Amino acid sequence: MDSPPRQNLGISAYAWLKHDIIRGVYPPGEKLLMSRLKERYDLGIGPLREALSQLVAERLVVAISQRGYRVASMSLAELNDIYDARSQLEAMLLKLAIERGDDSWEADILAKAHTLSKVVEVNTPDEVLDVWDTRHKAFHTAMIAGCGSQHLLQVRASLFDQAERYRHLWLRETVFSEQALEKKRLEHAALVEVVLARDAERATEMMREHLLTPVPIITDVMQRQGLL
Amino acid sequence: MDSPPRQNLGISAYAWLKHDIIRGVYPPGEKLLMSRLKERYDLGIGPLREALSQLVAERLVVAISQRGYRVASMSLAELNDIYDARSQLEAMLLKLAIERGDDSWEADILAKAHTLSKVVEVNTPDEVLDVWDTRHKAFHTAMIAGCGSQHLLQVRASLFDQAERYRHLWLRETVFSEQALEKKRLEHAALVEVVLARDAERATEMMREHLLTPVPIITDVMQRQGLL
DNA sequence: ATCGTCGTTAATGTAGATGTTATTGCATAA
DNA sequence: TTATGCAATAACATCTACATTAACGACGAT
Repeated sequence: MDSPPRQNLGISAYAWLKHDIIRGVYPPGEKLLMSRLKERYDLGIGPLREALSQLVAERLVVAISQRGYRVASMSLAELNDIYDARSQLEAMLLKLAIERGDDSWEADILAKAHTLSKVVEVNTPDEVLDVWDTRHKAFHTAMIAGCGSQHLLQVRASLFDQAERYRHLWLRETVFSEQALEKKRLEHAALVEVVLARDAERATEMMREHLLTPVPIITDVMQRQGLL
Repeated sequence: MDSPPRQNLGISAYAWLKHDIIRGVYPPGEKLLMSRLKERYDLGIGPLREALSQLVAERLVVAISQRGYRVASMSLAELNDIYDARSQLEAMLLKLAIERGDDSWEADILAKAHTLSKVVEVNTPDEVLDVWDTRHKAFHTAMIAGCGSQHLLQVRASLFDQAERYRHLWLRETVFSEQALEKKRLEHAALVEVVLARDAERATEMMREHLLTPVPIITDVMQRQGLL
């Protein structure tokens, strides 16, 4: 048996750091001490710098010459800008998907919508959160996958990553509230309906609204937690 | 007098590599030998790996574990996908700019359009190319700057960078042909007119078409040069 | 021809040297 | 006493040189 073809440490450092930044292990604006990271991940400085460079390109980390790296800050202004950008972009992708999507695209939407609606209590609450989030992402991705452009999907993914820290605040408020979940279920069902009916006009409008609903909730959480 | 606040070598390595890749100094798919890069830029391996990691995140370079880095390949399929993505995205940004833009946005469009139309023979043909390209970019950026979203602009810039190698092939065909330049002048003037008239419908349609005009030309160049 | 072995080349990782920034303590002035 | 400047020191980021390990290529055997 082959041992898994060993990938270089920079790549795994990247994955770990990104994971931890998104989950809020390091608060926004925190300095990322090389010595600390070295210890925490048991890696050398070289691979860490590689990983951090990639995260700089993705705007999750900022580098200041001769003064190391910091976690990118968060703000209400950025929250609003990211969600505005995301809702506009996603609406456009949906319009394209409705124009260009084929039968298997439609089928996949139904499949993913079904899977999402069937999330039941698994084990720990945290596991519910993970499962619901994974399926929720898969559902939304399926909706716009029909747009047919790798590069548009890639650009969307990049915005998504930047939104991830904000999204995570919203998730904890939503997944643990049966009422909020039910509301989402209805919105999703309504979206599926108009999308399959290929009503681009209404679908894009609904998508924009759907994507903006977390903003007030996240604003609230941020103010409560004083993450400003 | 302060010496310029010394920035770390990784950052300048990044700038040089990006510049050279976009200009075609390294052909698509070429292996980027550390030893060669080290010699060419007179830098150590550490900073180079940092720079390459960033370029991987920007998709100009691909990394293969244990086998180093290569320049991202180019293909007709990618050409079409990138230009499709760009034209759709730019059209959307233009629509937003028309909805949201203020007076200074309008003024800036006129200013940049004027500057662009006044490119005269400067010195070498290569200098004409640089000047025209710079002003052309500034003009298009001014048009969509009114959209008001930093993140949408950033996402656009990222697609732009990925298109840059293809665009460069087109530039050389266009800038040195008085006929082609004149055609662009007319298209730009027409765009300015409908944008200032805030006719979103026609403006987005014209922008999409305008952005796709290079595709057949680039296709042609790529086939002639056998860059496939 | 195909497979395996060995030597070469190159990528990767680490440790230590170097230079830069931040901090601390102390002296001096308001 | 409180504030301000300065110097010494500590902490840190950054870079390079070397050690390690994996991929590549040539050559020979089956």
